[in-house]
Amino acid sequence: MRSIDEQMAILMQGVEFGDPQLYQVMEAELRERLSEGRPLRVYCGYDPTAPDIHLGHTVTMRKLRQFQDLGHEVTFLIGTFTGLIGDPSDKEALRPQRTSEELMANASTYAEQAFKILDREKTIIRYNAEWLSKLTFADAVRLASHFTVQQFLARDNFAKRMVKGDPIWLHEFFYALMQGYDAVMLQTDVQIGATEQLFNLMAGRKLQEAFGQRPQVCLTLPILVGTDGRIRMSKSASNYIGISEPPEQQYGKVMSLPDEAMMQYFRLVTRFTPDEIARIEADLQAGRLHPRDAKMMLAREIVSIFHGDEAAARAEEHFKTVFQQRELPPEMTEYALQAPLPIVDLICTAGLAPSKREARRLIEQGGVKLEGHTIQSADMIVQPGPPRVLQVGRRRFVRVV
RNA sequence: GGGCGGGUACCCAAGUGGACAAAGGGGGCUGACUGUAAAUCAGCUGCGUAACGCUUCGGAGGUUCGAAUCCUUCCCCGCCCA
Repeated sequence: MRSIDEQMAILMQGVEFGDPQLYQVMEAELRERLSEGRPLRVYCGYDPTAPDIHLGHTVTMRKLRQFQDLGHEVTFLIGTFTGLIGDPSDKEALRPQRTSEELMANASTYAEQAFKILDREKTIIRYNAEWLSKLTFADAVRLASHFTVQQFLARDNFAKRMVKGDPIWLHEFFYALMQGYDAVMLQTDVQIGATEQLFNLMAGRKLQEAFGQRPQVCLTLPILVGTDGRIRMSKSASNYIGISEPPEQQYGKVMSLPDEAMMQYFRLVTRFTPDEIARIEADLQAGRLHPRDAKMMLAREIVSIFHGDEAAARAEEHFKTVFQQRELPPEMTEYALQAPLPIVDLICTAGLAPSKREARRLIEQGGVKLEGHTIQSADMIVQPGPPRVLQVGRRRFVRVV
């Protein structure tokens, strides 16, 4: 095992608390536990509210991986029960509740995806329905008695809703209790979470104390912004990059990040060392490194994490030909044209636009090309014939055969 | 339980009998430009024929030549009171 100083340097990298005092407390507590020379029990929970894991989830997973690599015991907790309620932490509005069936279906793919980051051999997978579903109402009441309503109302997201007059549902309060109870059941030393999770992580400390356990160390990491560069990455905001998405798509999405968001991505989702990242940032500022080239490095690294170096190289080639040189991609899907068909119908049935109306609009805006020639009239009829390339917008292609 | 306010398109939000497929913003899309699917600028953004029509403003009924707008009823949310 590495020295405690070395471990601390790695483990505290990227950790962020709003309050410097809290940072010092947690740092000291972590050091203390590490000095006990035993593998620490570390966990992070993930609610399977969507079937796919995206880059935002990987921020904490990477931290878990670092613990693993240092010989600690990592539990990947899947929130099959907490997901039923929906975590209000990241929301200023109510989350939709999922059914057990949805959650189980999502959960089955979660762990598999997580192993693109985590070490499969060293990861313990647990589901919190295992213990949360067994609690009685009396148990729930007992858990609730450790918290005051004011403590909950002081949370920023609840406070905002109060001010706006938006509803805050009673069941949303239970989320923190449940997550806190997870920590009790897992008897954790350390819990990882996003910064917005702090309240929930602290609830774990509180409940652990109430159950006679030593309160866990909490480590929070910044929230990754989505591809719009403004709000947090999430499925519902459709600004996410899924870790199972095809290489070309991942690469393209990274390239569409606003320049300002680049450095955050370097810091939170890549395998670059802090030194390397500092150098990139300095080069960018000095003008020695072109922002586009930096972003291409980022895109390549991210694709490489999930699909390997070879796929990353291919994705980069694809991007260069299609977007930088405006040439056709090497591969595209084919559409068999049997009989003459109006161009708008062709666009729709080939899946290049959701409706004929939309197809018509695209043509009017000069966004449709057949064999490189912009289509002028929406009334055009396409005849069967030799293979031709139909292009809609910048990035949708079909070979008509 | 009572009083008041509210439910509008993917989201936020204007609209209080015809000029409403419904302002504005966000998001999305297209084009120009570029350093790129960044930034910036412009346009488009319910559906189908292209004359017009159809579906849409919490649900269901109704009044009217005509309803997002008026009436009845039901469902849901907020605030205040209990």
